[in-house]
Amino acid sequence: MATIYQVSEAAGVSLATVSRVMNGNAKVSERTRKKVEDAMASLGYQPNAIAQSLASNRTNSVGLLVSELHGSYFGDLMSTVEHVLKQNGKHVIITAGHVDEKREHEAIEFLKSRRCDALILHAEAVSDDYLKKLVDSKIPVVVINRKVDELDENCFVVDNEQGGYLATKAAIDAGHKHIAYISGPLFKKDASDRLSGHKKALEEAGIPFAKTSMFEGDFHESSGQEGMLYLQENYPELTALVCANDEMASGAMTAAREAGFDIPDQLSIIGFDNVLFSRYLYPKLTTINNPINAMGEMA
Amino acid sequence: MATIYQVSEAAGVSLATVSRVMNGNAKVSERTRKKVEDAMASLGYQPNAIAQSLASNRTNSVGLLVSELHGSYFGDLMSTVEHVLKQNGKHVIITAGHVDEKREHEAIEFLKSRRCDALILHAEAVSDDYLKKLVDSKIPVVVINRKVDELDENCFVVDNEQGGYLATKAAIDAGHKHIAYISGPLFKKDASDRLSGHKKALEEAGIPFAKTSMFEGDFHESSGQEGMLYLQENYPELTALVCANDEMASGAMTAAREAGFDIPDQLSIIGFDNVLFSRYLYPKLTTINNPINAMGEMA
DNA sequence: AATAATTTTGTAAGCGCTTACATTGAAGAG
DNA sequence: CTCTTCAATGTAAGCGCTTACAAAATTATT
Repeated sequence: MATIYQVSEAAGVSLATVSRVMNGNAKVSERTRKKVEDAMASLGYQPNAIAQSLASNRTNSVGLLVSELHGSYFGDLMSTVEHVLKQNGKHVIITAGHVDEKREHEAIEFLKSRRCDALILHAEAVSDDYLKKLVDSKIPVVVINRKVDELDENCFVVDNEQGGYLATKAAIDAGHKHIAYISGPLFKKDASDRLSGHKKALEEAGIPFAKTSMFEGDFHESSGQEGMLYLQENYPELTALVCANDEMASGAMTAAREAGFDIPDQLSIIGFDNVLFSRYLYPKLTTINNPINAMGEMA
Repeated sequence: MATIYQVSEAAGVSLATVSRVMNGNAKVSERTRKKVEDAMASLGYQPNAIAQSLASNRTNSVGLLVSELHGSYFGDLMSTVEHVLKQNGKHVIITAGHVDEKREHEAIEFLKSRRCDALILHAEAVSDDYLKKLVDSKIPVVVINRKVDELDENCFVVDNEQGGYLATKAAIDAGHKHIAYISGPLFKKDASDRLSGHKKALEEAGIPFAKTSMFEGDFHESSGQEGMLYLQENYPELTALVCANDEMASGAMTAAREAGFDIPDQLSIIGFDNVLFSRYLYPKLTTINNPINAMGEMA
């Protein structure tokens, strides 16, 4: 693999000049630029990004932490982030935290050790304190989908309460009186915010909130199924079900159908996120859009 | 950010000793190891991966090229590859080629410039020659889902012909006589192989293959819908439909349902890939499993 | 034509590490 | 008590690049 030194030799110029041609910042005369470019071409020269980074203290890379590498939500997020960065001549280094404090921590430390110029974190498990330290350490950090006190400027969140409110409002507006809810794990801020929105909508409509009308799931499909079973048992009068994400809505849909419900005639189901796969569901799931792409772009 | 030099100073040893403690290869006495570790801890030292790579000419990273960052197929692939590499103390750098020759080429060159220790490529657009050159250039390369002559050892493929055969065979075994097919874009090897399998199964069963019984799609959902419309028109007697992937099967399912078909009673649909989202479809899609995880692991 | 101002190029010192080789010192052999 | 041996540590030369700063070449000014 050719190095800058060989190029400089072939072109009959100094190392510095070759570097200048590569980076196109300083001025180089047309003639020498040509010579250097020819030399690079004939040697098949390819800059060593590692060496460049070390010398310049810039990696042109942004670290992205997601919870999982599969799944519609993160797929959309990664795609968007990659696309925007590429347009700007940067690239993304992706790691997965798997919603586990230790692994998330490791993943972030890994990104730091790779000297990413900035970090975009969908961090769910790591502590607020840790994130604050990160921000203090001068490395540019953006946190997605999580609000950390004192870090407002670095956080991009959707108004989950408003979303939960809208979802339930839609059911109310459709005339439903018995609206059940399957929430996400309530230790997560987004899950509890969505639940608050749900309660608020109920209250506004004068519908009392009953503990039995709700089930706490874990955002995965299977807990949607469990939730449906639980609710059938404990809140048989339900005619509408609001779920805190599309995965659980899908699970609930399956369980309901297996139990012989006609959807959407006997039971309306409303989801949250509007992830790609919800297009594949039948009947099409009513869902609250979560502007993942917009967040990705802004981040 | 502390450097190895500061650690060595704090611990009262030389650079080399600190490096040895970090890498744990050469022998270091218990006492000095302890001193160094304490110094590292109190300084919050974190090795600079960039510098390590430059000096050692090893990056501990494997480059992964996928066509897209979203979608079930690649989600599964990325997850698997990441998981296996992480278990081995390596990490993955992911890039997307978007099935475009230029972008795929750029993505691979990018991975090379990052000096990945090895490459795993799901390369669809780039030429055979280019891949051969890559292999010749001494960098370990694995090609997924594509067979390149003279590069057998580097290629991991599924037997697409066999898959197409099995899918159609399933329909035949279920008693169907009028089996339509929606293929992928036939310039892609996997698509044409699956079609060959389809034809072979038909032939074996003594069913003639009619041009009108097939539609060439592009592996995306919308072409499944188009295909369904086309087939209804041109091959109205169909009772079973085999699709070259699950996305198109899903699209066809939607279109069929909209046209008033009862699925699966009036029309059986069979997919290919068994990607995650096919679990969400209703009724559950019959599909040929594509061992993405196994391929990812082996690669 | 001589000097100043400006542009272009070269020199060399790192960036933070790894690693071959040299040095030290303690233990074992005689 | 000296001579080996060998494990533990240190020295220093890079890895391939960037970038101050210095030097040289070019152009403008008088």
